[in-house]
Amino acid sequence: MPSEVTVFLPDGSARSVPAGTTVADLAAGIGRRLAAAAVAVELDGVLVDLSRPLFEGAKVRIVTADTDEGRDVLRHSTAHVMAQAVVRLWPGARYAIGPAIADGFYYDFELPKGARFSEDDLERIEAEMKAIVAEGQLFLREEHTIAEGLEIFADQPYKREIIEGVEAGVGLDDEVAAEAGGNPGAVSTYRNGPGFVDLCRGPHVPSTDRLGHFKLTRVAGAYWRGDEHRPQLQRVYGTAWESDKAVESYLHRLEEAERRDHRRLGAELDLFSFPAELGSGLAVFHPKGGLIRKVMEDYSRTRHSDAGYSFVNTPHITRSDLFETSGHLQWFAESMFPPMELDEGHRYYLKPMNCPFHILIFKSRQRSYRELPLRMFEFGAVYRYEKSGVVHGLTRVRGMTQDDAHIFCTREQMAGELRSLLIFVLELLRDFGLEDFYLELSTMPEEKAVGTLEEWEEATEALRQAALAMDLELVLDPGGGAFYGPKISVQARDAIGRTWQMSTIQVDTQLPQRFDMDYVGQDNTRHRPVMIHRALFGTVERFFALLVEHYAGAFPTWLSPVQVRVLPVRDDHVAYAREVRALLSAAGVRAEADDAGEPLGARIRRAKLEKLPYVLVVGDSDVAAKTVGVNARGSDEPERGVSVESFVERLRVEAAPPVRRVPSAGIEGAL
RNA sequence: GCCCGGGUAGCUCAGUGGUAGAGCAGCGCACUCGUAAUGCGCAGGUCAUGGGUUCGAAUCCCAUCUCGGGCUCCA
Repeated sequence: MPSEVTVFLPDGSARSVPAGTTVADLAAGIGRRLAAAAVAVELDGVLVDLSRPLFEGAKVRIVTADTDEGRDVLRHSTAHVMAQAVVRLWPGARYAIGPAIADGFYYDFELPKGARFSEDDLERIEAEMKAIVAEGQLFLREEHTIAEGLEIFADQPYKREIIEGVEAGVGLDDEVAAEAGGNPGAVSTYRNGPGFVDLCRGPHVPSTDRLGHFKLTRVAGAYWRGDEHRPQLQRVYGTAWESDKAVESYLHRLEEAERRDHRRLGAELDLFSFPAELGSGLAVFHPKGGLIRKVMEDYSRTRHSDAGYSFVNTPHITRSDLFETSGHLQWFAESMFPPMELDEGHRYYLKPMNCPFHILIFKSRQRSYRELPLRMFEFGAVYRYEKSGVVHGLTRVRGMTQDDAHIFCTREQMAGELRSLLIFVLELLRDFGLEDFYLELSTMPEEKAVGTLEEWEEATEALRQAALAMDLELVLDPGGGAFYGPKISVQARDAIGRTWQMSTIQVDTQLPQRFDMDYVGQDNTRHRPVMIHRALFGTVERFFALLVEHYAGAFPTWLSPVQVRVLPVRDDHVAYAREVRALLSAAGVRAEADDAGEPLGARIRRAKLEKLPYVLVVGDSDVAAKTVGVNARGSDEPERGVSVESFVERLRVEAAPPVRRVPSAGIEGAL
């Protein structure tokens, strides 16, 4: 054995150290601060503990606590500490899995005698965790055979199940695999102090005293392995960071998200509400929310019109026959409201989707290839019986409006339609101020699917090709498609980085078959059309919620329900204020003038709280010079003495919806 | 649907067994003001709903509805 080994640092430099030197020793040799910040190390591309000895030729990259990888290690280690605290406080508790997640960690438990955590227990657990941190327990890694592992965890059935999974070599998802660790046929464990051992791949921080900047955030139920047919465990969520300052900053981010919450802003800005009388998941839009919807819908209609869509309308209920033909009653029934019995035993259903109705329009007469692609658009109100626990503000409701369209085209037209559709979607979303997207491709569901494998393959491939052409990140969602076909969804990131599933585009060869659709081709024989389902907002309600949160209620001028409010300084300026308002209205601007019933400061404040884009103040000098004082949202310094004409002109432009040229319109240059 | 926690005035909340309170919002009067809260007064609640325990329930128990955080599901 050589007495020295040479290792390489990320900057390419080499260091020779005595054989047996650990990474921790190396870090200490490089610098005190690095040693203090180090939590793990990547040796030849594998993330491991700092206690690992260095070997000849190793490429060493020390991972510090203030990086994403480092925080994962901190969080995973903190999860172990939490499990140990829970086992101390509830002897006999069983622990299942406890991974690091975005911004934190969780651990799932089964408490003795079916006990449940309550919110109050979080403080007790936290206190015990602090004690464990203060004890400075080492994280000791051990490797065991499967038989040894099963013995160590004799009283831990969830751990045993994971180990048995390793033994059987069954596919483990990432979270579970992170628990098992080790090489094939072996498992690794980490031991803390005398009383706690956990199955784990690691790596972990060297000692619990490296932790401490954490906070437990909530308790929840969670099914073992995410399967609702298996036992429900008690999950505790927490967050952990490299410093208290980072914890503070995270909590601040949560507050920011709460401040933007569309449910809160919806009430504050008087946009919509959920009257209890209507039942769960059923919203009413108030005048201001209704106006925003109208602007959104009007703009969408304009764009669809430009893009060659025709407009259709269909009823909200139908006899069961339609959904029997479509397959909805076979595959989608549990998401549908129960039927109404009418007219001598006929069953009527509220529609959960618009597609079968549009098919009937297609089938209302013989179609020719000359008519294709036929694009039918509708703001279709649909109703879905969502399970009681899933309704959530406007993002998950039981009555919703889809900006739904179905494109009927030939097989040959499909690729081109998909490509222009993706361009259309992204342009529309950009018009609403979203810039950051990625695409998700959802493939055939394992259980609920109609059609042959070949048909699914073809449709999926068409979607994949269209997606790849978009130069956007594409992620796979295996098994996530609808029962009749695969889909692409456009995921949008909002102003604070959260992702929202918006638009969906689905290729469907099944419903055309089920409804025996055909068109007459150039060859004078009948052909089956392909059907593309697509919704760009997704639903008006969800898109509305996204906009509220994206803009934190401060809508861009073109979407603001009130764009300008004119405030007279005194009673004797009211007439002038109304005159200014009338000029703005005539220019298509949504403007109001108030009377001088309250002090000016109070009226300014009110307008600011309503997040109006512009507040105009008019007083003596303005009446005399035909000017206004402009107080723009987001600005601290009002602009005095702006001429009325120039302001009206400015708003005439700014208050109008965005305009973009539509590549798929086919009428470019017509003017 | 499942687990945990809530539901008191339009909103935010206080009130844990002795017949309900504040701030803001609303209404009235006065104030007429140059860029984020003028003053005074008034009105407003069968304490989510229905049962139960109790001499007495916002408060304790049960059920239902509904909301929030999660799980599962999803536009």
